[in-house]
Amino acid sequence: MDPLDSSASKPNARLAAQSSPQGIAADLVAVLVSVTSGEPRVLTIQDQRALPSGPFELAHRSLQSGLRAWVERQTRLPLGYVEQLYTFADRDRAGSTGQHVISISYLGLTREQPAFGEHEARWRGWYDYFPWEDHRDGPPPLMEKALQPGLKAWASAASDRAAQRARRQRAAMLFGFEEHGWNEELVLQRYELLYEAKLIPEATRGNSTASTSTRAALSNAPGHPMILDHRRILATGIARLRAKIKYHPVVFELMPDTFTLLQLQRCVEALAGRQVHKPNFRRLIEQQELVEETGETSQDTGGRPAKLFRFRRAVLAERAIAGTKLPVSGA
Amino acid sequence: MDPLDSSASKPNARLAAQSSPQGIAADLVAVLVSVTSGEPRVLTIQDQRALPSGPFELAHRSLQSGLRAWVERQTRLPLGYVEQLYTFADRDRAGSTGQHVISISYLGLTREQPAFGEHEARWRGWYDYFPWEDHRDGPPPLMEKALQPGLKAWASAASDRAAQRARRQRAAMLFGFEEHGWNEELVLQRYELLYEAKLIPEATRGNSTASTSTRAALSNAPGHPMILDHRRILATGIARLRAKIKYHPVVFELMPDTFTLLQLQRCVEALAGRQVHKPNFRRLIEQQELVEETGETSQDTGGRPAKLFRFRRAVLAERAIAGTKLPVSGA
DNA sequence: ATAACATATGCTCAACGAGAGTATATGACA
DNA sequence: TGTCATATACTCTCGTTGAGCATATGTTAT
Repeated sequence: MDPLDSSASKPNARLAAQSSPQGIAADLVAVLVSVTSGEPRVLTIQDQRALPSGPFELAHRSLQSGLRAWVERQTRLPLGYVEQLYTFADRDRAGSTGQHVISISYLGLTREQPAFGEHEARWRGWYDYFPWEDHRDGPPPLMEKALQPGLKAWASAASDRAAQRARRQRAAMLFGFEEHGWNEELVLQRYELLYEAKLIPEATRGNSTASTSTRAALSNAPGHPMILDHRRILATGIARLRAKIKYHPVVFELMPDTFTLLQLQRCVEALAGRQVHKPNFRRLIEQQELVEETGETSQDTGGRPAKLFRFRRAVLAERAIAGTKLPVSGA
Repeated sequence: MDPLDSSASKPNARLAAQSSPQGIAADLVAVLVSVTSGEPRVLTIQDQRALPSGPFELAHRSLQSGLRAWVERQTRLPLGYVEQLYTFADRDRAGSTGQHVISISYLGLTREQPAFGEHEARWRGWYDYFPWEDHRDGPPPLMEKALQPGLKAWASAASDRAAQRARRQRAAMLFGFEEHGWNEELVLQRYELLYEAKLIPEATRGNSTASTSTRAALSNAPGHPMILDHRRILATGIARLRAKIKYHPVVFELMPDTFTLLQLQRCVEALAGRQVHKPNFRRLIEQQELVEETGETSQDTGGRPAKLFRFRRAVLAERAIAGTKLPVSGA
């Protein structure tokens, strides 16, 4: 455990207003998600190696409203849903400057992008960063080819037998190896295990400090990297969203005004990274009265035309918090 | 929606390290919980009107480890479990100084206090702050006597008929009035509704700015007040903990080394604020192998002596994340 | 000593919801 | 006209959950 300097441990610490200002900078980092043609995407900048972020200015009534206004002005996208993710302040985040930076990260959902335009902002599929998280067609080949042997080696490298077993068990549990089922919510824990096992570049320390040997071993590490700890923030956002869609009707913030039930299902599957049982999905959607028919139909791919539905916004008032279930089979 | 100043909306906002330092101060606020003799308690300072807090110093490896070390040094209590709650930065938090303060709040669990000693730190039952949240003996009298009429009046005061219905529905849903069952997790939403209805003093704005008329009406408002938004932070912590105990074995962080199953049940009931069906509780505890017998027994109050149990710490490794259920009947 | 009582511990049952499989309807397309 | 792909509907089984009841084993009062 890190020792604290003396000022932090003096008895009877004072309150907010009396604390000495010390030049801490605060940043907002946004994980903006949309789902286009069945692929979950995230807004990136800097050659797709960073999440959009900006300094926290003082004009905002609150962090949340500030982020919402900032994003909507930047991207011209209406933000349907915004939620705070986590606040980071690792000492290493600041890089070489030594300046201490607090990063407050947010998750935001938006419709299929109309025209984000300008700047270097680009949407990119989030499975480009986490290829092992897409289990819609079963476990991806990457799992057996790269991750499983790598994790086995990591487990065997532990000091004693007990530690080896613990490592093996942890890896099996997180990646669903033996008997253990795949739990799509453990995105962050999997990510952290992978860099603990040095199968992907570490995130909290600056990338530039990696030794040459490590860099060589990681040259073909799975998944696209990001600067600083942005990839970890993205993992946090994915995990939160995958948990959220199960009991809160946020999926609809990602859908167009009207949609077919299959489109809705594909969207959920894209987010969850796993397939969903179609009859059960429809049953839950309809018996909870989450949607209403528009009366029109859509003929997409050939086959019987599907009814078009619209989200019943009334449910947000009826059970604003009470809860709503989506059938993504748990562990 | 709040407008933003120009610097925040310039295209292509830069990243953390390049943002201009602007004298923002960061504070850590802790919600420290323990359960003593069947009552959930929270550590307070300043005549029990504030949560312990202190400035965020730069020596910490991370926010979490910083908070943990700080609390353990201040209170000499070992922290079993620490979790980040939320980060606030409302403009009004700073009070009259105009200084912008970010508050990062944490939830921490500790054993029954051995000796916290010194300073003005004191444990206080959390239902002193939220008397309407204790439903262990059914809905508290306060509900019918004060809250229900107050909320009815608030609903009737809405502009048009639709708004009145919406308000009534929201109140009924949150407080479990007609047909709606009591959902113990909605602590924060209930708190926010109560001050929206002006049944308790507002929290985000400084208390000192309340008008005399408002202050008179609130003079016997239910529940003990706190400074700034500390009561809201406490509500956030209670809500988080009530949700967490259902699927993660954190209750044991609040228990002594050995305990009877009834003691464990009383602890869960104290946190959840509602009773639990005894046979079902035992069934779930034992079939999940969360505990093991010590071999000894305890005779507390007269009656058949109860077996003493101990938490099987091994489960933390076995299903570190996978989950564990406690039977607190949902909505 | 014995009855009354309080708590611990164990068993059973009914209702519900989740997971999974199967069958039918309706359109497009060759 | 037949084949195909998708939409839509129905059924069944199993595990979980909520709730009630029965029994065991002590203490305390008479």
